[in-house]
Amino acid sequence: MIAKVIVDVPSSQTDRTFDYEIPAEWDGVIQPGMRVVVPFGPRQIQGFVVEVVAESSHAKTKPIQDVLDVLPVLTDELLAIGDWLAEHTLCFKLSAYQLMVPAALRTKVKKEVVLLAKRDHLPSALQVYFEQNDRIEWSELMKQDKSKVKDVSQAIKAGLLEVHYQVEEKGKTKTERYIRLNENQPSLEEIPARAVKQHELLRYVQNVDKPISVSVLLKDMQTTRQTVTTLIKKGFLEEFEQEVYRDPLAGIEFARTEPLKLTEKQQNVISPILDSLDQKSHKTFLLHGVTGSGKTEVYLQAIDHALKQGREAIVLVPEIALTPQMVQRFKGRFGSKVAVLHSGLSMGEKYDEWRKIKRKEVQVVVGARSAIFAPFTNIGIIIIDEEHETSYKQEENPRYHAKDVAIFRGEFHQSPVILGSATPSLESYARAKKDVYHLLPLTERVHNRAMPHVEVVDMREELRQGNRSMFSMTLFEKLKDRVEKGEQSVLFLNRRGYSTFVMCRDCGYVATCEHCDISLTYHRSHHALKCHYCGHEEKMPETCDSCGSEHIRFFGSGTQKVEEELARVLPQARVIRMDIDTTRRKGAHEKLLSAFGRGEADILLGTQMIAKGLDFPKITLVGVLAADSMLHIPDFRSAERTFQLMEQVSGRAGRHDLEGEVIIQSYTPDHYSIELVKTHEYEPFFQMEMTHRKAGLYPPYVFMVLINISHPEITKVITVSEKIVAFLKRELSEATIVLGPVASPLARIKDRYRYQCMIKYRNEPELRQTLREIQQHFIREINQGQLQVSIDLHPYLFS
DNA sequence: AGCACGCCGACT
DNA sequence: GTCGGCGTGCTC
Repeated sequence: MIAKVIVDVPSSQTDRTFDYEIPAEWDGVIQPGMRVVVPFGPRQIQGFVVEVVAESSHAKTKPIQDVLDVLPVLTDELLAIGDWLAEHTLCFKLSAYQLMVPAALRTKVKKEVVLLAKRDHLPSALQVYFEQNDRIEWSELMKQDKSKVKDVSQAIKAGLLEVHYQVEEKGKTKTERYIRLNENQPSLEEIPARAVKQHELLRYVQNVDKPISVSVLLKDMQTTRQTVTTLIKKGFLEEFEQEVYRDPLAGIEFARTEPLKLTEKQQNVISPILDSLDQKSHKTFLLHGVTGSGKTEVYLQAIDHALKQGREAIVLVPEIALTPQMVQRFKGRFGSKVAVLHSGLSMGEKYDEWRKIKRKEVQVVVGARSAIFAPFTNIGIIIIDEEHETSYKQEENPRYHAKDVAIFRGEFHQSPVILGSATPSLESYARAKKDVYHLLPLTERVHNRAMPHVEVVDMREELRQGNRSMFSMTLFEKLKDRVEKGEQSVLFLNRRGYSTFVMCRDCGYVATCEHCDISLTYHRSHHALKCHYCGHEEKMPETCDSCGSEHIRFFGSGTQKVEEELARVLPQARVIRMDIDTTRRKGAHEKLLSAFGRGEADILLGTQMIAKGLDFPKITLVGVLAADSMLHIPDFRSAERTFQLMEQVSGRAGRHDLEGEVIIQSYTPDHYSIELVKTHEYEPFFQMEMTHRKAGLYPPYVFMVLINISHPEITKVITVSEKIVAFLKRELSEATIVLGPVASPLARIKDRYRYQCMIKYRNEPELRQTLREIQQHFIREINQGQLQVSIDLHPYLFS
């Protein structure tokens, strides 16, 4: 038998299957989706079996060297998704498969030089390396001095040395030492009466009557390793190794919750979903529910229905919203049936969660984008919460969108896919209007709670009145009022496109990164300037680099600056600040939020990360410091993002008995994306935005492709870009628009110049083929180093 | 991605 | 004459 294998070499030349002979002893064992070790040229590498066939069209086939899995890591469904992704995002098949396998299973190949003859037969220069051992790692041998290559290759030819390749997995399963009672218990007289600890410990183990981890046992019994060892020696206990899961949520108790009685509106929304589940038919639903309308309870009950059918559920949440509060709702309802996957887990923890899914020990996965590849085999329902979030699109290769994968899997398993949002993406809402998706409106908050009252403050007017502070009079008064009443407030500062840069007040010079065309950000903690793109750091200048003036200051508002200002104007307020700096440490995020939940602060001040999912009863005021900071980013979705964010942030207020109020500060209060937040009505915003999209020919009226070209030499970038544009204009149909080439909004990153061009099309059957040809055409220049051409179908970021 | 093969310049 | 620089092409 022959196995068709995708080898672990990410390059376009190897982006196809290679045929290998299946040795007789593995006949019937090797299946598609398994990882194998195969000889490839002079070395050995890992590969994925994608097909098993009777014979090869290839003349000589080498045998498979080793099998790495007992069961396939990729199901047939996942293999199919991989192929589909490779085609639709123009990535290598290998890269697509690697998305679906936990990083711990990825292998590295260790290259070793093994001594075959006696050491003294070697040239004296090499003998020193084999004093302790008869083998040495290649990289170790080549350290510092590459001139040894010749000596080594001669020794190999002479049969003194040999090169070995060792395929090793990166991650390991974790084991712990466990104790259990020995089958034949010796007489208790073996333990002297005065050995109290030994008697206690033995009695304890007898009572528990199942294996106990040694470390837990020692802690519980307040004793030392010595006691256990003695009991083992005397034959009362035996010790063994057992595989354990690294549980990131170990020790956290989740209070069980029972299904709530659904309101009539919730009932209307859930019944088509349950119908779809009962009929085992695929449908994509767009659940448009305002903030606080009880979407999560609908999710929970729909999942419960699927579980009762013996099927599984995947829930996607934006990374930033994957807070303990969110996890708690799922753990509370489904307990140990839930696995959680997010980027905060270590490689080992991710691997363990993945194995729980694979072994069917859990039926629900809650996770960020990549959780869509959970290796379930009987999916009943897929939920994407906050479906408009851009984090569902991966911004590096493979540039896939989790929504597309979800719908693929929904069709495969004939199960419903639910896209939930208070502010759907224009694309999704437009599809719902055209009945491609089924719209499920949930327009009222539970218990008929009012939507928060929104007031937009014109900051230009404030300035005219002589208020130069970052708080308008209104916001300041209301904050003060809440602090006095003992109610809580949330202050939201949008850092996107509004960072703290350093400028000279005399000449206007702005400190920029020497490798990237972007201004440096001031970091108070180090009193240093940092580039957010390449990490370059330099110390804060004392004088202006350009004119020597001492009047060089940082501008813009960081959360730190807001915090200082708050301390000055409202010294009685207790403030918790949440941003990247204060939440970097593991668990810091939860700590700060639970402190706020216990009422240990009056004001929660933060960036994007506090916009979503927060649900605290005492929040009655939400303040947005600069609503329009995002509006001026050169991106056709900036108005949509502004509206979504404002609506999202507003939703944090008045979710319980106390009414909520929102103050939005803006320099462009009349812009529809800000103005329409006042009424919390999505539909008018949608209509307005659609007219803009239509006029500018943007999605959802067209599809887009963004091609980014970068190279250290600007002339090279320009010639390549122009060639690409000319080729596209020639190949693509008349109706298609090819824009550019132009310099990217970030014209230089890490010393590489960047140009881009854009394609807008409605119907272009040969599109992917044409784009492949571009990749193929520049392959040589890409391979030998400097040129990069990235192609993004349906882009979400334009930098 | 590696690695071998192969074709030109500067050296014992 | 050879050693070794790296451009080109292949890996079942």
